[in-house]
Amino acid sequence: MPAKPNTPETPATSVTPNAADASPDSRRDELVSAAARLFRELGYERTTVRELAKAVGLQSGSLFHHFRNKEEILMAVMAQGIEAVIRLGNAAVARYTDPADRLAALFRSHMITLLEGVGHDAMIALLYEWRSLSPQGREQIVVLRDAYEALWQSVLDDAAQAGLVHGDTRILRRFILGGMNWTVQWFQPQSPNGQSAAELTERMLASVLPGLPSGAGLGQGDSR
Amino acid sequence: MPAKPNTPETPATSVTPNAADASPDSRRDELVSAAARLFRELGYERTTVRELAKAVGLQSGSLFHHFRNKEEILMAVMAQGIEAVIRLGNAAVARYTDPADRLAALFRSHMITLLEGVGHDAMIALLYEWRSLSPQGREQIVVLRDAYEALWQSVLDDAAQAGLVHGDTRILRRFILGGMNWTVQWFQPQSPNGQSAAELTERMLASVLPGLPSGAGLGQGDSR
DNA sequence: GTCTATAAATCGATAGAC
DNA sequence: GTCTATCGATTTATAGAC
Repeated sequence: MPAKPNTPETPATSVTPNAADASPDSRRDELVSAAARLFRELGYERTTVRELAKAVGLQSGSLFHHFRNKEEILMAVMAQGIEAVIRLGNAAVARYTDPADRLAALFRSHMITLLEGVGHDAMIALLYEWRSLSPQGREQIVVLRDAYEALWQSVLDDAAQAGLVHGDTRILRRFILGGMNWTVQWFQPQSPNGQSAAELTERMLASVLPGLPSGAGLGQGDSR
Repeated sequence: MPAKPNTPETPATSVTPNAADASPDSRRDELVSAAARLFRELGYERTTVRELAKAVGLQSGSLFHHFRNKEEILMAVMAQGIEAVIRLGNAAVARYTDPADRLAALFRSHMITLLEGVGHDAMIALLYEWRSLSPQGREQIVVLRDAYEALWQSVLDDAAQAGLVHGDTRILRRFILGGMNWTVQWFQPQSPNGQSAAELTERMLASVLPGLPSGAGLGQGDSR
């Protein structure tokens, strides 16, 4: 079955157009990337389909050959965001067996993906445009989000078992993810004499989860 | 100078109509409360002035006798939110002298204000509708927000001095506020067999900042 | 201070030529 | 697959009667 963009008789059972067939569909990918950036800068509601089309050199009407409607664009952006963070999170955790190493790696993976990863615009849209989804749209995205949170829960539970963290790990999971997700509200990557995403990540890790293996040669040690 | 709603020759120097004159202006207050609730439920962009007017029993045109434009309503909502949390935060801190007590009190004040306080709709709008403000609007709100964050910084610095917390207190401040602010993304107050805002607050405090004086007779002790 | 009525602009989405 | 052209609905905000 070749790639067939936006045929009305095909119900959108999957968010992504099917990873099995290797259809490049570069136009669609280009649109999703541009949409992610605009949604982060302006928000979903304030981004018009005209702006979106212009960003990739199209007329507004041509958008609807690739997507049925505006919400489907948001869905594609969000799916890209959550899939990126899941894939990188799994890879980060798989590199270690020690609970402390795994927790630190997952923490770093989340922060870097969120602050400067390839899908960081998409992930920010995922986090902050939740309300713009229809109930049907949420159903699809919530499945992916829950899978990612389950990964965190598992890593945190192992860390608690090892005595690395204390207290209710379900609450800790939500609090830690919240503290990280909130960084996009104030962190400015290219600010002069400001810190980089990697520096911030190491300092935050050392302050929030002390006792974990810290630093990848980033000049930590004292946090002054 | 009596209350004079929305006279064009009066530049809006203050966000609130001036607390000095005791003008009730109950209609305006009513509008701000209704707007806060709608902004939280639907978001600022998706809330129309028609819905807003209907919520207080007005026609849409009558709104603009009380507010110059839609953004001015958002500004009033945000100002109400930040002023409430500043007032309650200051009061909570003022009750104690011990750094541990002050930090715990400020934590509780923030959580309760955010989750079920009188201005919690307004505070949520403040946190999540930042992008809908014009640059001029942000300038006014950021002053109030910075005052509140300075209170947190001061309390956290005292706690660090006393050895209650460790690490970079500026990063800790942002992380803790982020973790708390994120709770509105998942906490559901009236969920059956769910926890109350007060229960969640105590469990979160115990898990996130262990070693602080915990519990106001809420049955804490073990977090099971 | 609230109403009715509507201006003026913009929105998402469609139709049909090429 | 992209274009031009536009529909129809909806938006914020205004004008003037009462």
